[in-house]
Amino acid sequence: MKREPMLAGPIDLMVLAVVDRRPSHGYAILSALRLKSGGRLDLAEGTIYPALYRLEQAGYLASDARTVSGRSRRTYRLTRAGRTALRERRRAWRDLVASMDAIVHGAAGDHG
Amino acid sequence: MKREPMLAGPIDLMVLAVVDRRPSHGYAILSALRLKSGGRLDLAEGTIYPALYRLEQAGYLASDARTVSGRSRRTYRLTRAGRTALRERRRAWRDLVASMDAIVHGAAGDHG
DNA sequence: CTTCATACCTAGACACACTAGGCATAGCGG
DNA sequence: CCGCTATGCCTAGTGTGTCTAGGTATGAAG
Repeated sequence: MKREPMLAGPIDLMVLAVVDRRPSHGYAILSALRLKSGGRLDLAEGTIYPALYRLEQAGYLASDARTVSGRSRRTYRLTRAGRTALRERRRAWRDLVASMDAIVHGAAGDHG
Repeated sequence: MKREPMLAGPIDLMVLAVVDRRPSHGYAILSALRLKSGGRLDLAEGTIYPALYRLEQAGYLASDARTVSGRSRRTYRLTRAGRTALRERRRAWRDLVASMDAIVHGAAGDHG
């Protein structure tokens, strides 16, 4: 029996979501995550760049390298497959949250 | 800089929550998870038992073995430290959900 | 006898996030 | 000049947790 992984990389989902909103480079994704989470999501470069390579390898992202103000910058955008993956992972995340809420926060009065 | 892990084992949290509600043995925890999630959380024994040992090793659970109807049964209950850990993990989960919601579902009209 | 439900157990594989570094340019202040 | 900060990128290795793929056993029903 083949099980769906319980949580398929929270960071993948977040990266896809950020890039979906606007094509972005690695450093900008880190900034966006830190900003939007009120500082809670404070990822290291060692986390984000392998995630970006992985997602590009998987065909979910495509990238273009440029030099901006003397610095190389690699901007990623979502592919068609990436949009599909994003939708799927959003669904999986919502499912997991719903399942965990039922268990972790539970309905009061549930004496099964 | 020491980062808090993004998600400290969803299964640990679920197990603690189930056992908090009622002291339980492994098989019963699996059943409860499957039931309360509408079949979505269908864990294998290979997942639950190491998790139970780990949590007991960490001092969050304590157990008693009995024989019921010819079958050995090990019932786990939450320790005081386990209650503290449960509270902490609930908080961490809520934080992660909030952070991810801000990013993955985003506020409509957020064009920042 | 076989199958299913109820119980438990374990080793190894795999994936991913984190740690701990490293490289570089540009600008500012001392 | 140097040191620090901000902006960009990169990589190897470690640790952890979940999944896979098995295994054990008893009792009941067909």
